[in-house]
Amino acid sequence: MPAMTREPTSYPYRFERTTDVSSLRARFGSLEEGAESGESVAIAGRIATVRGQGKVAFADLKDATGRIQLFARQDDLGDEGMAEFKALGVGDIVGAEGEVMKTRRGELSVKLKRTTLLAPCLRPMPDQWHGITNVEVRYRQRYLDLLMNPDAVRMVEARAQVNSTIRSFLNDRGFSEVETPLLHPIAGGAVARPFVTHHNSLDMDLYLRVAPELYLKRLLIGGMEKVYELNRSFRNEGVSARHNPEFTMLEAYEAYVDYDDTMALVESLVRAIAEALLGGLQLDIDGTVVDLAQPFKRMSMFEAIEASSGHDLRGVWESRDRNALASAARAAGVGVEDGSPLGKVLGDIFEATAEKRLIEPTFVVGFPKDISPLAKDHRSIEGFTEHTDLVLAGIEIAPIYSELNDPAEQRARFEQQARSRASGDLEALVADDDFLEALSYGMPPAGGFGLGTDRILMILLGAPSIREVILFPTLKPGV
RNA sequence: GGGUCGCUAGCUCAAUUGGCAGAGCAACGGACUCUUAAUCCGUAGGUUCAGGGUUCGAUUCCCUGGCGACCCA
Repeated sequence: MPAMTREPTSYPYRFERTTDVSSLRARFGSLEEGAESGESVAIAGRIATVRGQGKVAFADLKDATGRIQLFARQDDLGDEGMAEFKALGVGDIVGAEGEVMKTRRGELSVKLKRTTLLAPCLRPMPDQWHGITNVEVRYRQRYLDLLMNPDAVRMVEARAQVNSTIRSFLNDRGFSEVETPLLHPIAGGAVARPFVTHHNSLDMDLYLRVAPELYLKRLLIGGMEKVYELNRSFRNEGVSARHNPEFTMLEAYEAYVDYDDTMALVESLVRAIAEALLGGLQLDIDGTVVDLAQPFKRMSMFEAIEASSGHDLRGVWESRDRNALASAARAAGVGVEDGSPLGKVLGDIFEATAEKRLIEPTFVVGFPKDISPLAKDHRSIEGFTEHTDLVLAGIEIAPIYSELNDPAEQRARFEQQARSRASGDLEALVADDDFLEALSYGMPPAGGFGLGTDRILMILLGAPSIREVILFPTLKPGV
């Protein structure tokens, strides 16, 4: 613990700024060396570096828009003002008033008339030159990461850009942003394990949502035709470079269209996001250039598996030959449990062999019914649904469905999921009778999709881990 | 769940074969009237992640645990 020697008697309540650093640079950047502008300004920020020089001294002040030099002269400040300035240390938050000028060495500066300590930094700041490299410190003390590392700030801004791009894209197309519950009496809408919590006065368990899907569909039943929710959802599963227990995604639903229409919508949205973030559609994925301007590829799950492993599993699938499929799975390094439905085995093979090889944007069209209990039956492939996953950079970023709207079929799917759960699959969907009742009032045909915003940020920013794009990723408490 | 690696001052990192725990930056005190990773002199700062073991002696070797990273399932 460092000595906390400076205990100010009060922390000021506000400081009247007249401008910020980037505005100063824009207005006065062309001042001549040694010239004084004659203009007084008041700025505020954090002291980044200090350079004492006897009866003059320099400091760099950093605000959200940039960094600028403060120039203190004893002749201007007097003994007391100079002493106050020299008492400032790296990390202190100060207000600075003075005249804009440029030093003889050509550094745009504010020649101080007065400084005000607004909030002291009581601890030593990280090394100015090396910053913070320990990722654990960067995640646990993200404020230090933001102060030291421009990439961390870029991440925050990029997420804001993605969110606003999504909102304007969908709002422009007539979608309404809605908010549905995070606390669910039944955790539905995704094949995932939920977090459980408890409501004391109702004396009932509630689940943090794993997806907003079933509530958004209730809105379609209620007559809304285009809705979306930028939502935080929660899945009680392993933590990895691609999984955080809480994560952000978009879900959107549009009545009277099918998944072909929705694929086109998602394709446009992904381009809009890339354009907003990167200013173009060329993407560098670990050295591979991907051009998002090209039409996204479409292939079936069988084609994707065949392309990566050379095995055509169509015949095996059509013959429902469990042993043949299981041996294909073992060949792909996938473990098969006795009770696993064939569709799950096929999906696991796809994930293990093909998914990570799909670098260019690819719609994998058609998912087995067993692992897609909320999508309509496929029009032509037996045992499949109209469920597409958009894969980019080897990562699934967007599931897209022709939404299942037949209550009897939905009930049958829930029953199938219940059998999976009974045989040990804790991720299987729990039947939601309230949702079935809603469906029985009639839901229009609809296309819907999800888009993992954390994952798309990772891909577009080239982040190696999801923790790089989540401000405060879930970690065990430190020691 | 399995494997590998990491954890030393606020930060970035050293410490020879197991032999006095150090440097730079930051902090604190001093010098210096155009510096910009300022410079110079000085001061202070440590449960070496925790606990145990081996040893005359452990940051170092061994065991258990914690946290994190990467890879695999």
